[in-house]
Amino acid sequence: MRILVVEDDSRLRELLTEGLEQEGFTIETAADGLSGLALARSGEYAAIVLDVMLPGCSGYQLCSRLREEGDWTPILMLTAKDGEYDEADGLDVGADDYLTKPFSFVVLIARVRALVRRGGLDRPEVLELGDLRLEPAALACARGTDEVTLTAKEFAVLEYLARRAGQVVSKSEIVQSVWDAAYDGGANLVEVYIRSLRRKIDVPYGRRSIRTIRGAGYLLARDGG
Amino acid sequence: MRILVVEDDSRLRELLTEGLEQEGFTIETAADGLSGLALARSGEYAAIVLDVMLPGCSGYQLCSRLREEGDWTPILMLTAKDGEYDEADGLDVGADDYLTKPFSFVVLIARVRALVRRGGLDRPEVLELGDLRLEPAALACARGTDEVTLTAKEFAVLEYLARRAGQVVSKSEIVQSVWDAAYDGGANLVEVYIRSLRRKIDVPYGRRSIRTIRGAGYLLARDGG
DNA sequence: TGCCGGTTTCAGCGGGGCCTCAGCTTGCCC
DNA sequence: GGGCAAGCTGAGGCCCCGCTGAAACCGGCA
Repeated sequence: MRILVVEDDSRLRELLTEGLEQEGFTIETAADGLSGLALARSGEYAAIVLDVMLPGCSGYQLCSRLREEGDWTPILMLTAKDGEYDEADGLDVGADDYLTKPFSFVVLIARVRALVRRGGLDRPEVLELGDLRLEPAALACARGTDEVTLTAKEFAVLEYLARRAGQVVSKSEIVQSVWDAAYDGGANLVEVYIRSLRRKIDVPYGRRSIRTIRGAGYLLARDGG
Repeated sequence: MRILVVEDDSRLRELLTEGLEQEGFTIETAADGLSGLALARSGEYAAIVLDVMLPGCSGYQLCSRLREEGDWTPILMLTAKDGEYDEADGLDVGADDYLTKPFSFVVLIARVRALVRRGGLDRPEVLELGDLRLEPAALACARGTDEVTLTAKEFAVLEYLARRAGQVVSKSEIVQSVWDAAYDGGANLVEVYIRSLRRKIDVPYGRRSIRTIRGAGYLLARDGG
């Protein structure tokens, strides 16, 4: 049972390490966001305890990055603020649970145990970008209240764009992720699918949610257009 | 999706009811522990939101009692104290999650949703999707008031679809779950059974509850069509 | 042994969607 | 403004996926 602790405060870090080790877990630690991300990527952990405030790369960023990459290791977020939306933000970003500092150690242990037991639960099953909704499990897509029917490939392309909404995604990235690795048919295919998608989710609604960045790729607006 | 709210503070109770109803849940409430326990025993709920401090019978007692009786309905505990042992106690006693007052509504909704999602997988004795009823123990199936007789394999396929209603299920998943892992006869078998099922539960009723998602698999409508 | 219901296999077919291609438009750089 | 490359577009063919009816297989039972 390996657990990754990402925490910049060295005192707290050692406290966590010690306590969790006493519970029988094996602990690895990182003191900043980037090395935390690197460790999380390289290793298999039963859970990750993650501070929100981190040098290099915030806990939010780290978490959402992992989720984008398809890593659903259970994450327990530690947040110093107690504003009410922070917590929801944490959950939105793909954390499975959160704890507000200062927290009790007993509670932390209980939460970690619970997370490990259920083994990572919450892959968010709907992606929402403004009024654009994607439900990967059902291959369902909706703009506002209208159901939009997409084919399997169309959906795959759109989902990939959605998971990286707000970022420019190159055609070759799309090809590699949606088609067989050994596909060489050329980038036109992507253009064709983009067109088909625009016809279904943009044109009828007067939107321009999929922008093309010449020479770079495509970008799906974070707010769905 | 019925949810039971057990809370003695009438203001909070109404607040919870209202909010959860807006999320599409059907709510029933109890103001004290004993009537809460009675309701929980009598009804089928997707989840229970349970205050710890209750007249008559504390939330802890209610929870552990239910668990003893073999009722594993997901429970979200609300605790007013922030003493450090309360929360851990709640988890130990068999609650699935807890929340410390005062809590944010956004968070509560997220938690309840997560609980409901998970809880559905457990082992409901009867599966109901709209007017489609499945009783795994009896291998019985009904559409509305009509009994529909299914063979063992037909039932197994339908049950698997039903447990994952609203999601796309691939043929190979169905094969792996219904037939021996070492079966290789090809996916056509599934098609044959799907056809047979459609003939029995859809065609006579003019429904289309089992949709085929070309290139992905099949999807049983969450509302039974 | 022969019937019977359930299960599995098989082959034909019809269509949907995946992919290609060629021509056109747009944006960028000299 | 001219020229070039990147991207857009419409149409079309082909292939594979899923559908279907029928027949073979298989075990239980009279």
